[in-house]
Amino acid sequence: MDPWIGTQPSLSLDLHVGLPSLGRHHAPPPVVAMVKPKTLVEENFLPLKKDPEVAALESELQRMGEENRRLNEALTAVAAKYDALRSQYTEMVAAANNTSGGNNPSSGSEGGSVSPSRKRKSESLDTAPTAPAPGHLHHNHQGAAAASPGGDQMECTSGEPCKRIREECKPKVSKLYVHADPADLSLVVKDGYQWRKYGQKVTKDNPCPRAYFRCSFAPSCPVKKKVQRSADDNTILVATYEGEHNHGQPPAPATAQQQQNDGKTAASKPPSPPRQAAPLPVAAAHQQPHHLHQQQNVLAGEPVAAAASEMIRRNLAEQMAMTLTRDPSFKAALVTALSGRILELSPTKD
DNA sequence: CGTTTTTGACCCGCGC
DNA sequence: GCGCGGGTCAAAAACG
Repeated sequence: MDPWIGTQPSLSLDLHVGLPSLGRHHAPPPVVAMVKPKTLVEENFLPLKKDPEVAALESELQRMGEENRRLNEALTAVAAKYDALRSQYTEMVAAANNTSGGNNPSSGSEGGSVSPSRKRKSESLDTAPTAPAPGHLHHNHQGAAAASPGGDQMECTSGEPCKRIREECKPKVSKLYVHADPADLSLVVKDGYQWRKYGQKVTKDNPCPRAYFRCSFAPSCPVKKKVQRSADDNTILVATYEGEHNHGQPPAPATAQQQQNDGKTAASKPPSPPRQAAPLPVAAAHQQPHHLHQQQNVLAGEPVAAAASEMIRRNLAEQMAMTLTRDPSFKAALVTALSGRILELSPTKD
């Protein structure tokens, strides 16, 4: 998990490029890796005699710095609130599990139809897989956590329908909600793993097709993933993970692979809006790996580690960076200033 | 040429 | 028993 964040190039965007140091002390500890050139730009700008253009740029940068600082403050506040809410939720869930044995009243819309890995003839004859502990597997990961593979089949023997057993013996199920560009038809959710699509189906309750993926990083990996747009909100991709990876997360190549997959998918998809022109914030926000999913998964109440708020901050910082870098005028101004400065410096070396 | 995606067909469980 | 719906298979196509 964590290693991924550090390796994300987008996270390396320096929000403070060319910024005067104002507001620095307000900002939370640098959540993104600072880039060297920044210092260079900063130092070179200051002694410049102030062209009107440079002055304008500086004021613009100051304005953005201010805005950045405000956003950071808002971000900190949101993160604090999220922490509080999350701990409240955790307590509530724990209390509910302790008192009612883990029956979850809500979220009935999901998971229920998830079936054990393979139900072909041979296997159905084989044996009913060991049934984990009773209790709904609804909320993300929770089911697996609660339903340890201890294998108590008392439900079946005690007269409960074996169907329930089947439901409960399903592997670790987690659900992730990813914000996605509605114009992007691809059902690709980047989560750091390598997936191979093996099926697509239109389900009854949702006009949007559901895509079925299998982990292709390790042939023996039992993990499956279903991705479908939310019926309620077209911009939400719901990714349902079943099972646990029996291998580590693929290192750097995995990211490349995803990009390749993404590109291929996007390329193979008929009408893809001109995303290549500029990375939309949505496009940046969607297709984020697992960690980000967890942030975006707040609604689902996934029991994330204490680093969740930190991740939220990173995500928002990234989005802010995206916003800045997406701004053509900002980029143009920056490029102009930089190139001008470079040109100005280079001949004097001689 | 190997890998991945697409897509129609098939299998299986479930409700009636 | 039958029909429906979800999940999977596997051949063909697409892609790098």
